[in-house]
Amino acid sequence: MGYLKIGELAQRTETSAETLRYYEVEGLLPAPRRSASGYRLYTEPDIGRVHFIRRARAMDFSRNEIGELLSLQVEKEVATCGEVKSLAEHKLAAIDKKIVELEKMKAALKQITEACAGGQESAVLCTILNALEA
Amino acid sequence: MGYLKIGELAQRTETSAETLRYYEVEGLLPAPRRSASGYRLYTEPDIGRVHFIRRARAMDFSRNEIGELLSLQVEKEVATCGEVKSLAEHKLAAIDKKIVELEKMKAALKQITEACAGGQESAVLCTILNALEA
DNA sequence: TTAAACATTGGAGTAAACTATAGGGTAACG
DNA sequence: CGTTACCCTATAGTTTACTCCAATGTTTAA
Repeated sequence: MGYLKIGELAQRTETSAETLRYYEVEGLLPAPRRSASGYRLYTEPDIGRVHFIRRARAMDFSRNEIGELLSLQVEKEVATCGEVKSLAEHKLAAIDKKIVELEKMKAALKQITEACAGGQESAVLCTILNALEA
Repeated sequence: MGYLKIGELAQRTETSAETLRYYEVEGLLPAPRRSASGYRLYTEPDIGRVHFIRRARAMDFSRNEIGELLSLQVEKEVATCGEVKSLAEHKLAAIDKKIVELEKMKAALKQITEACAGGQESAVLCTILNALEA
């Protein structure tokens, strides 16, 4: 009871079985216990972990960054609360930096987009194209 | 006079000759005329075009999107301003979505980090851990 | 003239993050 | 029991955006 086979976990996390096996090889997912016949048996917390990986990936975190974030969980027994907190704060700063970068990109694109009339007229004088070219 | 060899164009656009040849293969740069000995001979407009590609890439446009933008640029006479603008707005929305996701993750991480005592005690009960799973 | 700097092609390598395929064993349903 | 859906491993291919290399030809400056 309570165990999930790889296909079930894939469905619950909207990934594929291949991707989950890939995460295991890459060290993002811990190797789960196996059934007598060798099937992977996942538990509830694995669902959260996969969701976390997917969310972090969707946000452009690198594999290494995700690994670091996940290690907060894994090293529970060894790490002190302070260590964990400092790592989390470091990550927080990284996220902030990423947001700032994206905001910059957004501002630039927004500016040239808003300057564009966007009508049916020919794009000869389109400000977007000019901005990209200049 | 007025022709640029690949190394000169690379310098003027802060890329490498390899990258320029790569752009040509990928269809982002049109094949330039050649000298008698086969050297690529670029013209002034090519500088603008390469800048265009670099800037679009810096803004996270994919190769296909850049190709689309470039073809609109080339077909300026035919394309409408609206077509260009819609492409840019689509990209703007994607960036926005990314920012929102990051803000969400930031808020979550911040919350659990602030709730964490951060002392010398073992992290077994650290609030950060459980939150990462949920 | 000859060496340095630059150019050519073709092809391989890199990194991330999958995705697919081959060739098997296993589980569930009727 | 049989068939279908699912699981296993291992390996190979895909995509993006370069980057590097080898072997060879060309320009240019001392």
